[in-house]
Parts: sequence; C-alpha cells; structure tokens
Amino acid sequence: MIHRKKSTLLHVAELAGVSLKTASRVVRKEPNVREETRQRVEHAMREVSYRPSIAPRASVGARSFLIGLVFDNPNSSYVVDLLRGATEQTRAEGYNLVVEPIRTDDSNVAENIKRLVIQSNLDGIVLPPPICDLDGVLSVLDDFGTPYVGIGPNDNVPLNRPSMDDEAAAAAMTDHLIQLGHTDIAFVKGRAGTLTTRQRLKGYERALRNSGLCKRSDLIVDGDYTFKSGLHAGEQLLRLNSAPTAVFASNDEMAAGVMTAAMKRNLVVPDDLSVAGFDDSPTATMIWPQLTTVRQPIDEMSKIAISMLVSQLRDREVASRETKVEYQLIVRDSTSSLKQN
Amino acid sequence: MIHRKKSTLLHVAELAGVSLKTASRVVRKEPNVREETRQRVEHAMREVSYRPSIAPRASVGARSFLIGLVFDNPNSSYVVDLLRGATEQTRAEGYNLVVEPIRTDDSNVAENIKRLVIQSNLDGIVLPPPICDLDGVLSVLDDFGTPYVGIGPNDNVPLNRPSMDDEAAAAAMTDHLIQLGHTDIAFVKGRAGTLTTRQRLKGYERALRNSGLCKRSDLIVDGDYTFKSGLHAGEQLLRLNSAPTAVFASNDEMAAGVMTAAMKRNLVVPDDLSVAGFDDSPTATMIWPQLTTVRQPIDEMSKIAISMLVSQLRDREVASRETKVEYQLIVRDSTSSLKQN
DNA sequence: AAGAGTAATGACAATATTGTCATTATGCAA
DNA sequence: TTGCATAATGACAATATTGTCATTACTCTT
Repeated sequence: MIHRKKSTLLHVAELAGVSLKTASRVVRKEPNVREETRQRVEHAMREVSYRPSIAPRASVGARSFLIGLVFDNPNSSYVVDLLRGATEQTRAEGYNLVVEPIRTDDSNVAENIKRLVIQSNLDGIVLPPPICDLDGVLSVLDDFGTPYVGIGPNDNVPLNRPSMDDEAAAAAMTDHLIQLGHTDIAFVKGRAGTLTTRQRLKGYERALRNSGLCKRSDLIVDGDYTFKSGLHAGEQLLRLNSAPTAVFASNDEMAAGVMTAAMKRNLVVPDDLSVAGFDDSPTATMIWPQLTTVRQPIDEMSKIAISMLVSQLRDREVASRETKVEYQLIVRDSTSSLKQN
Repeated sequence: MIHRKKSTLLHVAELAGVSLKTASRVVRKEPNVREETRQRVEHAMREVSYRPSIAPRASVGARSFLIGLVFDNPNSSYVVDLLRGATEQTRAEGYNLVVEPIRTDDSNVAENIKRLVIQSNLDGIVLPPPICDLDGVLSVLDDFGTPYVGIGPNDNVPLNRPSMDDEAAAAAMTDHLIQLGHTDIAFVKGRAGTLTTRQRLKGYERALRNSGLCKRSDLIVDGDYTFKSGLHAGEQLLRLNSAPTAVFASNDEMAAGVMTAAMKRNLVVPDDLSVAGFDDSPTATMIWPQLTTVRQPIDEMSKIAISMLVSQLRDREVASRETKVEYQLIVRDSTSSLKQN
C-alpha cells in the first residue's frame, strides 16, 4: 500500500509565500487577487498536487457544497444522460453531487424532497421532469429558501431553466417527411396534459400549415408514450380507407408500436410506410429498421442546469441567460421517399 | 423562508447531562456506554431532532464517509437499478454516495478510477460489471489500499461479491420451455469470452441433459448481446430444415431480434415459435408480445455490495457472508405450448 | 504631494465532530 | 475493607478550511 501524503492548503500557501487566506481565495476563485499572486499560488498547487477537501468547508460555512439531483423518470437512458452531464459539470464547479431516486406516485413528494434537502444538507437541487412540474414541490423549496433549477420546457412558472424547443423540433421532423414527398402524414400524440405533448403537436401542425398541406383530423390520434398505445394508434391509422404514408409518433416507444402494427399487416417500413419517432432512446437503434428520430441533448441541459444553480449559489440571484439547447434530427432507415408503384 | 435551527451534538449532550464525547459515543454506536446513559442520550437526540453532520467527522478522521459507484454499462436500466439500491443502502449506513460514469473503452481505466478515489477522497468503491472484470483496476486499488466490492459472478479472483447464479437461472428458463413441450430448443449465445455467457450456456446444456434431450449443435448459435446479432441468429435458425420451436436468447435485445426475424417470415410468436430472453430489461415489455425472461435483482445486489463495503470499512477486514441473490423467472406472452396442428 | 478610494492581503476565530488520554466509578476476589 | 481490573466518562486537542474584519498596498485625482 502506497502511503499518500495529503497536501494541505497550508503547504501551498507556504510554498507560494502567501497567507492561508490568499491561497484559499485562489482555490475558491474569489476576486481581489493579483494576477501574479494567483499564478504563483496555482503553480504551488500543482507543485504539491493539492486537492481541496470539502469537509472543512462544509464545517465552517453553512454550505455543504452538495447539489442534489432527484429523478423519477421511467426512461432510464434519460436518467443516465442526465447523470453524465450533471456529474461532469458538478465536478468542474467544485461541488459534489448527491443523487436520489424519488417516487412521484407517492403523495407527499414535496415532503420527501424537503427531507432530502435537510438530511443531506443540500445547497441546491436540480429538478428534471416530471418532478419540476409537480404541484407543491417548487413552493416548498421556495418557502425553505433552497435554490433550485428545473429542466425542460414550462410555460406557467416564470423560471429560468434549460430546455429544448420541442415545437421547432417537431416541425423539423414533419418537414423532413414532407420533403420526402409525403402528404398524408399522421401524428401520434403523447400523454394528455403534458406540455411537451402540446408543443410537439403544435410543431407538427405548423409545419403542415407552412407547406400548405391540409390537416386531417383523422390522422391525429391519441397515445400515452407507451409501446402499446403506439401499437393501437398504428392499427387505427392503417385501418383507414385513406391510410397515411408516414407516421410521426411523439416518442420512440410509440414509433416502435406503429412499426409493429405495420409488420402485422405485412407492410414494409420504410417502403410502404415511413415511421419517425422522438427522443433517440436506445429503442431507436434496437429495432429494425433503425428509427429516424429527434435527439435531445439531455446531458447538455443537465450541465446547464448545474452551472445555473452554482452561479445562483454564488451570486445569490438568478442570472438570466440563454438556456435553449439545440435539437438534432437523426435520419436513419425508417423513413424514405414514397415508393413509386 | 423558514429558519431552520440546526441542533448540534452539544445541545444533545447538555440536555442529556453528559459530556460531548459520551453523546458522540452513543451516536457512533461505540461500546462502553451504560445502558441508562445511552437511553438518556437517545431521548435527547429525538427531543432536539438531532441530525449528525458528516463534514466534521471527515475533517477530524481520515475518513470521508463517501462511497464511490462507477459505471459503464450500455444498459441504462441496469445502471438505474444499481443506483436505486445503492443510494438507499448508502443512506441507511450513514454514508454518502458519489456516482461517476467511466469509459471502459478508454485505455487507462485504472488510472481514472484511482484519480477519482484520490480526488473525491473515497473511503471505498463499488465496481459493477464490466469494470470489476477489467485487468489492472483491482490491482491498482489493492496497491492503493482502497477497499472495494465487485458485483456479479467471477471465477478467477477469490473475492466476496454479490452475484446471481446465472447457470441456475438459464437452466430454469430452459426447463420452462421443456415443460411447455418443446424439444428443439435453440440457444443464442452472448458476447464471446464473458463469464455470464459461459454460465448461461452451461445452464441451458445442463437442463437439456437432465431432461434427457439431446443437444443439437446446430441449435446453438453465436450472438454478441445486440439486437442485430439476435436478428441474424433468428434468421439462421429459422432457415434450418429442422427449425427449432423455441429459442432462448441470452439477453432481451437478442430475443427481440429473434422475434423480428420470426415476424419477417410471417411466423406468429408464440404460436409458431416461443422466444425467451434474459435480464428483464425495459425492452422486454416494450415489444409485442411481451417477453418471457429472467429478472436479476440488481438493486438487491447493489445493496449487498454497499453493506459489505461498509462492514469492511468498519472492521477493516472482509467478512464472509452469503452473497447469492435469487433470480426470478418472469413468464409473459412470448412463450407457450406447442401449437397442435 | 496629499488624500481618498479601492484593491490586495493577512491574522485570527469559528466550525462540529472524534481521537487520545486521563480520570472517576464499579464490580469482584481475597 | 482493600486492592485491582475494567468499565464509564470527560477534558482537551486536532482537523482543514472559510468568514470577518483589520491592515497594507496601490491608483487616481486634485
């Protein structure tokens, strides 16, 4: 076993010929340090390979340098992406991340979150969907004075949070299908009442309108983000006398359902029917043919959320900043031009 | 904003009429405290709703009360399950969890893990597959003196770790198919060289042998855990003159591939072909018909790993204990008795 | 050159807990 | 009862850092 000597801030300070406090200032990136001094200290830090230890920080201040990330998303790849971005950014900011699964089907989510904040002494917390849209959660945190940042679109609370333009993304996907020559394009809606569902539908309708295509209400069918609902939707659509030649489902699982419905009718995707999804979940590449879809940069949103939260913790006020991230249209093998018969 | 008064150990001690140190002894569950004193202190703790703060603990001792959980598993639901168990148990043990994604395709995984241990000052680390099977990682941690616990089966390193009996599980699934009346049961192997792959194959073979069925080598085909390889395997098997009536794929993605291959040939699952998977990943319920599969209690393994690690940290020696967890056969709609023609 | 204002730095206290070691209490044998 | 071993308790130091506030060093104006 190698004996690792821990280098303290005192060593750094002595080597750099400055006081403990000045060294601390450099480490904490506080202002009011001469550039030359800063460099001397930073050099000394490297010299003794200094690693700050958060423990005493938490002791002395009221701060714990801990940021919470709660989640209850049935889509685990979403959670993992969230985690990837959050850990990276948190580390970069000199904070630590405390991850906690939350049950949103539990009645007192807000209480659970409050308990977590108290117990782990969190400085702030990141709230991904669907938690950030839950009644009570935000107000409890407000009452308690705990800073937080949500993720994803919202239209009612005037709150700064990273999000993607779901409407624009849905419009872009619809345009993709229109440019392939499709005119009868169906849309499978997501779970009723969610904001993303509404936005994606709006994008679809806007794209149709802009291209002068008429909107057929029989081509807009219900779904609830599950495979099964996609299967039903697909069957319903393909039974129509004037069936669509392309289906845009508002997530990948439902798109997979539509594809299965097509297969059961001996239709070939994409020759007989183009199918597009949304999310670029692992499903998208796990089915055959691989799915054309829209990718959300979840890790990027997660990073932005952390960095917004940290600056809020530092400056004690919410900074206004650009929080829209770019969607990405991913064209794979499930969409193509109309087959010429 | 509610002002939360933090209750310190000193308050507890004063209320109980004991010294700070004695109160600490009760909290830390140390020996040499009279029963009556202990109760008085515990009562005082409840009275002022005392929450121990780990920060000063970490300051004074060399310990950080931080446990690391690294992962690089393409299966994100596996990761989330791991996380669920780990957070729960970690909290119960009075430790905090530091989660970190690791790239195993990176050449110096061991170095990265070492850096993580140093930087976050981890007391110990949990290594799920495939990281726990990587050359170099274990030896680096041994050299460094950092306690660790792996997860999953292993046969070369004499190490205590929670795991499931993959062989028994595979045998049970094969038995399930045999009891449905199948005699020509195919097996799709996982990625070559992995231990689980070997164990699952062994279980399959054992079940056949025990039932007096002959093993047909043309029914055992290669795969690499991807959907595509399952698709190929399915096509290969269904091309055979004497095609199987049931296929057991050693994970769910490949089973989904086999089902797609069957669909392309206009075969109905399960009437014409039974298909079984392994893992109970989200895919299993996202395809149609839903997949019969084997569930691993990953969260339980994760909990066991944490609790083994903690007792190792406390007692400074590895405790021998039962670490086998129970598999669960999940029968859904993709397997059935042979259709009588 | 003096003065004012601000930037840079440092001295020292404070943080909440545990380790060490000393002290006091208790039980038990002779 | 005395002596001795051991259990129970407490006093005090130590931990690595940051907050507060005082001091010193610059810069700019007049």
